[in-house]
Formats: sequence, C-alpha cells, structure tokens
Amino acid sequence: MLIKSGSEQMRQQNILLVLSGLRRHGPQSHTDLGTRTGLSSATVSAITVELEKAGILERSEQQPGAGRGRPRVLFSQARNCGYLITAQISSDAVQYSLVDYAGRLIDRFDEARRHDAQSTSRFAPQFREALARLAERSRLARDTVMAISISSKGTVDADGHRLLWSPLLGEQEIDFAALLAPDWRAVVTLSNETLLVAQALGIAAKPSAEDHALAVVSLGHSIGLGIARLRRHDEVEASAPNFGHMLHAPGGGLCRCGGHGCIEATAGFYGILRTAFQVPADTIPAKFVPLPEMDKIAQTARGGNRMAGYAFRQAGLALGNGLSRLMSFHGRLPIVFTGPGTRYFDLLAPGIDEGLSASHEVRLKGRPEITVHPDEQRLVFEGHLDRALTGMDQAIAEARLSPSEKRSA
Amino acid sequence: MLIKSGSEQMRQQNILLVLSGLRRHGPQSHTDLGTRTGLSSATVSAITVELEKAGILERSEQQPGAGRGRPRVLFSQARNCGYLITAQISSDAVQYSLVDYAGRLIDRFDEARRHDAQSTSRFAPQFREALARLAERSRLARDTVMAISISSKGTVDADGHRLLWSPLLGEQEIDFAALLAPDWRAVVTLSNETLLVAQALGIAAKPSAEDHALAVVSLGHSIGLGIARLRRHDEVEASAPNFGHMLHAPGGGLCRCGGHGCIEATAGFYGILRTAFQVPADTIPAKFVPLPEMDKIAQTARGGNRMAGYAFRQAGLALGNGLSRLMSFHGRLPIVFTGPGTRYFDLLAPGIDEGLSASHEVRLKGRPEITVHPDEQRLVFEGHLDRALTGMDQAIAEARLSPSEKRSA
DNA sequence: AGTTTTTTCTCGACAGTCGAGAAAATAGAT
DNA sequence: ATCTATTTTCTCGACTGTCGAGAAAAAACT
Repeated sequence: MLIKSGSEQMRQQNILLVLSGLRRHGPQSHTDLGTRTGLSSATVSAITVELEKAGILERSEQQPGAGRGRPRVLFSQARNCGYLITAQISSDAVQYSLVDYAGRLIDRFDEARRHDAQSTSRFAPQFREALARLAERSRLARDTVMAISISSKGTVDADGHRLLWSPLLGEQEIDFAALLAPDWRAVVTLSNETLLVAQALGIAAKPSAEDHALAVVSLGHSIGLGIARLRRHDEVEASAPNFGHMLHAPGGGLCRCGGHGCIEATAGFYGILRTAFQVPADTIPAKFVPLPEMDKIAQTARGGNRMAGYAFRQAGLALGNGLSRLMSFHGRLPIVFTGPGTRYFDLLAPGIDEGLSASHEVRLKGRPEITVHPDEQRLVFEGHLDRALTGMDQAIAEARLSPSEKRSA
Repeated sequence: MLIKSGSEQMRQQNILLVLSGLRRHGPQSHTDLGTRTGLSSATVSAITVELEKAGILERSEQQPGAGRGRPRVLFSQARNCGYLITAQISSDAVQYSLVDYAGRLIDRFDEARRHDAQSTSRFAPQFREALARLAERSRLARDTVMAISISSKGTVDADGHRLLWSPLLGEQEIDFAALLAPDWRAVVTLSNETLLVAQALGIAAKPSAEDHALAVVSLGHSIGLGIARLRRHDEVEASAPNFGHMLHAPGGGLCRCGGHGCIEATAGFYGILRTAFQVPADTIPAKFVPLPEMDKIAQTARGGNRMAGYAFRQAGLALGNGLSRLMSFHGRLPIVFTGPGTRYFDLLAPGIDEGLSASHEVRLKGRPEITVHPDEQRLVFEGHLDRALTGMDQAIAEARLSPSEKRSA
C-alpha cells in the first residue's frame, strides 16, 4: 500500500521543496523560489512566513543596485537553527568537523590514530571524547547539534547505526548510535565512505544528466566502490556494494577478510606489494603499507622492473574484471577513480583497460568514460554535508506541527 | 527538484491508493477500503463515486447472509473498462493472451516458431498479424485495448520499447512500440522475461517480508537473472541485469554473444552440451538444444558418466560464482531457480554450492535460502498482469481531469 | 412492528493552493 | 523634487480536497 495523502503531506512536500531548492541553489528571493519550485507566489509566501517564524529561515540583506524595481530580499537558512557534526574515520586519523545549518564550516580538527594493539579497544571512548571536545571548543549547547554523520570504510548495517566490519577494526562491531545516545540528542548516521563520495559526485554531475548513474572506485590499502543512481527530480540514490571483497579469481591470494581471491587481495596496496615482492599469495596480508613504500614500488615499476610492473598490471586487471562485472549488473556507466592509489593510475590503466574489455557491455557500446579525482577526503566531506543537511531539512518538514502552531496560529 | 504538490496530486495519489488496494486484495467494500488505505469514509465515498461515474469501478452484488447490519457492497474493477494483451516470446513459441481490466483471462493461443533461416525476418509481420487475430477472435474494438505487454529473453532498452539483443533474434533490433503504433492506441511495453518472474515472486513473497530482496535465475538454453527489491508500501522494484553474459572466467568458452567466458557459455544448455561431449570450447555454440537431448546427457550423468557429470558441475560452479558476485553487490538474498533447466537441479546443486561458498557474504551469514519453482511460463504471465494492470491503474489516476468532469460535475 | 447492528452516504468545518490585484520599494524621467 | 515605470512582495477571495460526526439505509434479531 502506498501512503495516504492529506493536506498535511501536501504542505510537508512543498516545504521540503523550498528547503531543498534553497539548499541546492543558495540564497534566493521569493520569486526565484516560486519559479524554481513551480509553486504560486502566494504559497511561497505562506511557507516562508511559517519557516521564518519557526526560526528556520532568515532574510539576508537585499543586494542593492540590481536594476529597477523593488529590490529582492533573499531567504537563506538560519545558521543557528541547528548544527551538524561529521566524523571521517580513515586508516591513520579521524577528522572531526562542526558545520552549521547553512553548511558553513565552523571548526575542525584531526586526531591521529595509532596502529598498536590497544588502539581498537580504546577507539570508542576516544571517539566520544573527541566529539565532546568539538562542541566545547565552540561553546555549543549539545542540544543544538541535530545530526552526527560518521563515515568509515567497511560494511555498515541497513539502519546506518552499526559498523559491522571494517578494515581498521576488523570484526569488532561498533554501534555508534548506542555509543552516542547518552551524550547526544542528535540523529546518528554511519555511512560507507565511498558511498558518500558517490553521493557528492552524483549531485555534482547532475547538470550533465546524460547518464543515469555513475560509479566511483576508491583505491588504497583496501578497495571501495560507490554507485550513484541519478533519479528524477535532483535525487541521488547512492549505494556501496562490497566490491573489494567480490570474488575476482577462485583460489586467488589470501585476503584480509579471510577469503581467497577477492579483488582487494590483488588490487589493494598489500596485494600489489605481495605480488611485486613475490611473496607467496597465501601469506597473511600486511596490516598497513605506508605510502612511501608504495611509491618506491611504483618508481621501480616505472623504471622497468618486471615484477613491480606486473603487480600493478594484475591489480588493474582485477579492477577491470570487477568493473566489467559491475557493468553486467548496472549497464555501462562512467567511472571515477579516487583515493591515494590514483597516483599509480598510469601503472594500473593498462590492466584496467584489458579487464574492462571482457565485458559484453563494453564490446557493444565502447569503453566507459573514466576520470580521476584524487582528493577523496574533500569528496567524502561534501557527501556528508549533502546527506546530513538534506536529512535535517526532511526532519524539519516532517516535524512541522509539534512546536506551537496549534495554539498560536 | 522534487515535484510540486497540489490538491490535484493529492487526489491522484489517493485514487491510486484505492485502485491498487482493489488490485492487490480483490473486491472490497467501502469500509474495507477505508481501513486499508487509511482514508476517511467520506473521502473513499468521494473517490468511488467519481470512479464509478467514469466507468472504472462497478458495484458487485453484496454477498447475502453475512451477519447483521446493512450488507456491504463490494467494489471491483469494471471489466469492460479496458483490455490488456500479453505476448510471451520464447524460443519455440509465442503465447498471446487477452485479459480484461480485472485481470481475467479472456482468450489465449500459442503460435509455434520455426527455426529456419527466414524465421527472424518474418517474425515482425507474423507478430503483428497474431495480435490482430487475437482482437478479432473476441470481437474487440482495438481502441479498448489499453496496454500491450511483451516479454522476451535478452536486453531491452530503458524505455521498454526496443529489443536490443536477444538470444532468439540476435542483434536484429526490433522496435515494438514503432511496430505496433499504426495499429494500436495502446501503451506498448517490452520487458525482460526474468524481470517479470522476479516481479511475480516479489509480490507473492511480500507477506513474509523478512528479506528486502530476492533473486531469480532462469535456467535454459540461456541464463536469465531477475532481482526484485521489496520497497516499503507493497511496492516491488524489479530489474534484470545481464547476468548470463557476465564474465565468469577470462578466456573461457565462446559464447553466443561473441565474447569468451560468459556464465552462459558454461551454464547454458549449449555450454553443458559442449563440455559433456568434449567439444572444443571455442566451437560456435549450437543454436538450439532440444530438451530430450539434454535429458539424455543428464541420464548418463546420473548413471555415472564422468564427463557428463563434470559438465553439470562446471555449469553449477559458474552459476554459483556468479551468484556469489551478485551477493557482493546486493548482499545476501534468497534465490529462486526456474525454467526448464531446473529438472537437472540435482546435478547442478553441488557446483552451485561450491561456487556460492566463495562469497564473503555467504561465509559471514551462511548459505542463502534456495528454492526451485519450475513453472516459469506461469510466473512470467503473472508478472505481466501485475506490471501492466498496475500501469493501467496509474494511467487512470493521472488522466483524471480530461474526460468530462469539468462540465458535468 | 420494533430494536439492534452494521454499513453507506451527506454536510459543515478546516487546511492548503492558486490567480489576481494591491501595496511596496526602487531607478530613471521630467 | 516630484512623477512614472518597473519589479517584487504581500494579501484576499475562490476553489479543491480531506475529515469527523451524524443521518440514512438495509439487513437480522426480538
């Protein structure tokens, strides 16, 4: 059964329309909103008045000298209406950011992670403490933080509450929602890192709108994949399949997940290292490979070293074959590479091409468009912003009746 | 941007709600509809009166003796409100069915297809002629046919208008929408056969609702895959990835698609035949393998013939590995096997199991639930009904204002 | 015939959107 | 300095649609 539609839903929908228009296209006037949303001027008025009263919107100053006529007044999000905290967990550090409702960065710091034995057990309390510190530094009442958005590599449960498996903490499951529930009133969401990248690229790629989807591959110690499907009406639906541990070749090298022949076991940094140094493929994978070491291997490969070159080519092949399979499922789609591994893209490209050509889709319609976008961290942050702030907009639209509204108006 | 919401959309949505409630749960009374949809009695009244006037709904007789009180009158679809034609194209025949708006089968016939050289060029005119005959046999005005729903194996374009590639007609592209446009006013949709099976299983599996998705594999001369995602509110979103031509093993046997190492090249009937008879793997695949011949191979395999047994096991392995990759993308999901190949399921099962166990998902959460459902043709028909009739409901809801409505009421 | 029970139908109130036009605010013209 | 043209914002009455409550209908039971 679908959902019932009353005048209630109608208003919610139109409020959301206004908020998301403002979100995607910045401060706008009454008339802009009207033409953009298709709503009549009268309706826009009713909505903006209501949101202004509720403290969600505020009127910016009009820009003067913009031609004849009454000057437009721009509406924009009220900054102090609520705050968002993002936490990007990566292998060597966690980056914490505090952002206001309008999407402006207020404060940010990194906290390095150590790779000793106790680091995993101490992770949760350290995380909690860091969040507390972030709020304190800006003298922010905790109740004003409406959302906490966390990202990590690995597998996340459907609710976005628990980290089920991660390359950093292994099978140590963390329930972030439960961890933060005592301290915070905010909505806590955990997302796969590459999913957020896909989200960010999805909304950015929107204007072209030629293709209906795109894929992004994160190259690093482990391999991540994100898919963004571009739905009608500016919506982006992102997902993050477990690509790194998809079967590449049965009986292949030992993977960190305990399986054999995963893509990551050949194309992740430790896989490349293993092949390059001719370590037996069932050797327990390295926990962490420093970038300089990878750089060194890449240098020897570029200098003509056979085995190093072969390692990168095999890695590319694993990626290409995997992407070929991806395209069997989702059709041919443009591919973006990101992450630290992109600095070896020249070495990976031939293998990727070879692997891709095994696909029916590629043979029929040609090679997909491939681009490289090295700055992964920034994309992750953008993904955080888009998802979390849109979520706040939604929550505002849905919670419209509770505050006062019944008595006063 | 989302879509604007006015009182118009509100009514459309609620009309759709009533129609789909009626569709999924059969004839119902005023009150039933009210509780099911959540709409107030007054609103249900307004809607049913409108639809009755428009000739979409009609009141069935009340069933007498059902206790005290005023007897309920059941609403149901007006049969003569519109008709649907379905055409199921399979390798050896095309089945044409005529169905009324309530989903009742009115007429049906099969037309055999021959496998000679001219058959493909003659296909289109024969198809057109058969549709004409179907309408004529029931003395039906063509304008009353609202939808023509066609299914085939192979690749379909996004609009559902053109058959891009099929195992039966190869690269000979057919634009069914264009083919039928001169003769029919109806909406023409082409769907992948296995997608329809997934749709049918999806709506049937709904009550359990434990898993959020399911996959169905069609085993035959070629291999089909359908996925049904169970969305909230009774909605099923079905898709049909190009599974049969997904890469199984690089450099594997020659496939009908022209590639090497596709799943189908090992697991399709011709692939099994090739392996069983030790024909070189780059031999041009047989166009068609009669079932009795497959039965014979299966018999020898069951009787202990090494090579025949190996052929089925390899086929199962290709399927299992493919499904393992599917689960890397979609998570662990229950699997249904259908199609003529299910009669060899005992021989395929060991290979499938072995292939599945290579998946990270399976190792973590255990083997997925596997069921067999041999009667593919009936499932395809059910899928046709659900998709096409739901589409008609939607069209009715959307086209509400045009007929009269403005003048009369 | 009267009462009870259940269902269907109808009426007034309410929420929300829309079109049109009034009011506001500015730049340029006189 | 005042007036006019122009553009934007705001307001009012009409319309559409939903909802709750109660009236009307239609059967079974007493």
